[in-house]
Amino acid sequence: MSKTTDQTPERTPEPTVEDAGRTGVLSAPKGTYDLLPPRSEAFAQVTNTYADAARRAGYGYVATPMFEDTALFQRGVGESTDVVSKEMYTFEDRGGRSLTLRPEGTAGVMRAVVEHRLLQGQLPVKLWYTGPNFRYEQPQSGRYRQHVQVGIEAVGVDDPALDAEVVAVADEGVRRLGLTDYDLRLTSLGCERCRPAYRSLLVRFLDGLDLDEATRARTALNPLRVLDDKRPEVRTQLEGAPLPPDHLCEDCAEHFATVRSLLESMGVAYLYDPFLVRGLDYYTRTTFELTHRRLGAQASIGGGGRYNGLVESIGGPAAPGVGYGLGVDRSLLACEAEGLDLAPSGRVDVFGVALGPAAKARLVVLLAGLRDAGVRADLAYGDRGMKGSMKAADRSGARYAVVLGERDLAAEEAQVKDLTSGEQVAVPLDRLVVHVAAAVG
RNA sequence: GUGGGUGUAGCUCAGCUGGUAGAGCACCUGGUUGUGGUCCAGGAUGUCGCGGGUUCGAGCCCCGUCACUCACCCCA
Repeated sequence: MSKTTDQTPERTPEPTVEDAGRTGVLSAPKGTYDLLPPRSEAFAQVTNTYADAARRAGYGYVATPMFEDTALFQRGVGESTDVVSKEMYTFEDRGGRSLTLRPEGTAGVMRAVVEHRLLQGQLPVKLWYTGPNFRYEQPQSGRYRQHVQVGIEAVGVDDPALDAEVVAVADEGVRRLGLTDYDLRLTSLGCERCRPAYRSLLVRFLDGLDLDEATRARTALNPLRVLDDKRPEVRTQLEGAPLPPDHLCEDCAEHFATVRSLLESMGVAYLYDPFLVRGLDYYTRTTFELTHRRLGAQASIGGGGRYNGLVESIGGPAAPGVGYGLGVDRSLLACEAEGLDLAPSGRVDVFGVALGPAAKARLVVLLAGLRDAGVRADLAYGDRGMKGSMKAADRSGARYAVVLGERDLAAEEAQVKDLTSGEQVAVPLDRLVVHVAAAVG
């Protein structure tokens, strides 16, 4: 802290932080985060793994806007949900339109399916997507105001085999990440035909319980969700409650039985959980959720189910659908909780070390050639010494360092050093690309 | 929206009953004027989250605020 004048007379002055101090350092908005290397690579890996699982099952990529007409979510997701009633980022644009940052992915995809008349083509329409969703929530571990999901949707066919496929594809994606400490819960919520009767049965039961004000309000609005309450004092009272799977109509019961037996035949391990209810209003029949056991309160890494009324509710034809959304953020958290390392080991394969401007000018060109040949290559930039450059080579994770100094340049060769073994060979410059590309494999 | 906890270097944290900052790791340089990962030596870096108050004096005490975090709720 002693800033004497006799010291460091020719130091270049540090950039002042006066401006930053005056304006304040900006940070990412509350509930959002920045993804930085190397974790960002693991994040991308999760996305890719989920996307591959979808592609293998024949789902095609779809991308829709990150904001939609507010009415889409009000009608599709449901006004009685917390998501719509108090968590949406809704704003008016300069043209006076009410728009909303999408809080979930399915509604937008269904809108696109209807808008582009995809249901008039071959059925089912099978699509996968990825992207951020936005919800104004209180942030906590695994819960953000912007989170990324990978989802799939299969629309136009009400076949229990399709339900089973969707569940199996979700499970496959999670398994391919290497996750093992998770549960797949499954239930059936019935359909518009059997649910009203069940609903009034449940309301009658809930009315007889000793519940707090908020829960009572929820009973009136969406009684099914009370079943999902985690508080012990509520749970104990819920013993003996009528449960959705026990009050299915014949069609729903048969559908559910088929889904279960198919999953069992496929070897997909699931837990039958009749208390499972999801927060989005559109689910009918098959409903499932994937929860990780080491994730704390926000344990759900994904979920989905059938939504036979959704397409019609947003103004489309009556068309059944099934799908899921898997949370990329939480999946990554789960991988970290299990100690899984998804990031590739090294950033590059080869690291260039040039000594002197002439050598650097040449090496820049050689590295471009290596990259053309498919080799990942980086260079020691700035005026670092040999030692510093080699250190940078080491840190890069590269297998090989290519050293080019004035002496080598004169001899038209470069030193290729294997950073694992320490062995070094001289390679003629005109054969460098071929040599290194072969060594890297 | 409601409750609890925590904010000190890039990271992890220490800092006694208030006397105006430290360690380890990481980073940079040198030891080795052309060779990394080990070792040794040296170096740079902090408005002690922010604002106010008490005090001769605040990283420490008080109030407020913001952020992070955990939980409720909700969900990916």
